Amino acid sequence: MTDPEIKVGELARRAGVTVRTLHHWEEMGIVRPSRRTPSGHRVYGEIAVRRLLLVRSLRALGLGLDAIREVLDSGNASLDQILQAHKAQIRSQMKLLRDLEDRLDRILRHIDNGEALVGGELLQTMEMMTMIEKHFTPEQLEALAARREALGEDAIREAEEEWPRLIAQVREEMRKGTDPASPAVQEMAARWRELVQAFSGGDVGIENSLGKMFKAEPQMAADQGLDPEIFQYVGRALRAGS
Amino acid sequence: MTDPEIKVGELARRAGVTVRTLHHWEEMGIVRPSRRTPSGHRVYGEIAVRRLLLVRSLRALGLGLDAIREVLDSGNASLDQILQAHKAQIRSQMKLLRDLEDRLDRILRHIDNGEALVGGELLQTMEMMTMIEKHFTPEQLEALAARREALGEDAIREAEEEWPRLIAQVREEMRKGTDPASPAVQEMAARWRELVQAFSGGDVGIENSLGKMFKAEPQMAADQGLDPEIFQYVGRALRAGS
DNA sequence: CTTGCACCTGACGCAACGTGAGGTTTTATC
DNA sequence: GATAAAACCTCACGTTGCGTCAGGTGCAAG
Repeated sequence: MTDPEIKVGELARRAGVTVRTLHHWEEMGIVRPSRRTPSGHRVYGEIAVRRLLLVRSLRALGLGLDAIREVLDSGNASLDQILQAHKAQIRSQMKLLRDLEDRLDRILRHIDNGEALVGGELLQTMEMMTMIEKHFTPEQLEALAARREALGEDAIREAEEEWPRLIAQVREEMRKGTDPASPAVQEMAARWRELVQAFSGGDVGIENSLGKMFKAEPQMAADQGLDPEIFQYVGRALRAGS
Repeated sequence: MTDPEIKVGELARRAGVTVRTLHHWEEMGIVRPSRRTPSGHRVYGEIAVRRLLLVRSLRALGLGLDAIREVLDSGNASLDQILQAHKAQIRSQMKLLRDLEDRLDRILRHIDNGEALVGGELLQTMEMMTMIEKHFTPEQLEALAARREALGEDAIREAEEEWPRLIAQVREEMRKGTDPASPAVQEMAARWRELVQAFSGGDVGIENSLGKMFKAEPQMAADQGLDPEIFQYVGRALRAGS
């Protein structure tokens, strides 16, 4: 029926791959031609063709050439395990992509809101996000994500907008030398604590990490208008209130 | 406060990247040191450091170095567009991965059912899937996927198990030389039509593509126990019945 | 002055081929 | 049987973003 002996071009056309791919797969020991003509041309017999079809199917599943060779060499024995492992890998890749998409969405929302375009605020926001992901454990990030979802978009955005205002107010009082125990500063400190808790959800570990992060990244803290002095000032106000 | 002049090692440590990465980024024109010492050591000033932080954030979003350079060179003007494009790309990648996972799941289900392990049936199933994805248009594949979902797992599996039996029966009648118009063969032909319609959903385009596929891939048709003769035989039976 | 560390510039390796370059063999046509 | 077009061959570099030597220099401390 079908000619059992074909050459690369023909095989490539039938199998929907390129000649170069067949060369490469031979080089990798995946699919070898049954024989060569005296002049060196590759000739594929039926066994090779069937092997090629299988390889193509496995490739279509996204397996790497190493995994495919393992399947072929083990006589399909390990197929199940390899496919399972491959699936796990695909799932983790998808998770990575989902996380990326989430981050992108957050940034894009900031841009759409327009606020971030003025000055370099956008960069600061992005640095902030990056730092957060660097200084918090995966579990804490999970908790933060859950918390953000629980609070809702609007509450988050409001808080993000309120922070600079609050910081400016506190800085002003600090500049005037107002007593941290004074009613005005006490009110600000209370609001400060509320905002921090809104972020942390009351998780002490998260609040600790937050503090450590600002200490470890003075550059970023400065971007937010925060320096060691203002931390001390607010710290005194909070202790005075308790 | 922070020393505004630092060397590669220090910067790499602070930014959480390797020295090699900084070398590479300089080579790509992404982040250049502010100056060099007379002996050639890289020295980074505050501007370079800030630029590096931005680059790191963009990298954390999954952008390629080319895209990052574009953002930097355009003074953040094109940031929004590039991020949008990047998001689109991520989404398409996720779609690819989802499709892969679906295919893997189908194969793994076959393996778990145990049937496919005997003989080379599994390979045939995989070839079948591959061929289907090769010979049908994306819209048709969409329609097929929707159809499979509508029918449910069990119905699909039953049909896949019934096909070999039906083919064997028809082949037996053909071997005995039974008239295609005989009641027994007519019943088989009717069932044949039912199974085809269950697959195609009555879509004429899909049935056409199916026929073309079997003609274009005689190897695969043979694997299923189908050859031109049996197609002719069933064809005569179907015409005799109408 | 020497130890040791940080720094320098190449240059190869990786996954799976794409894309020529430059040369031979087969096939089709006259 | 000659010639030209296809098809085939073997290198070998390019792709992405660095990791990882290899071999050599600069610099601060004892």
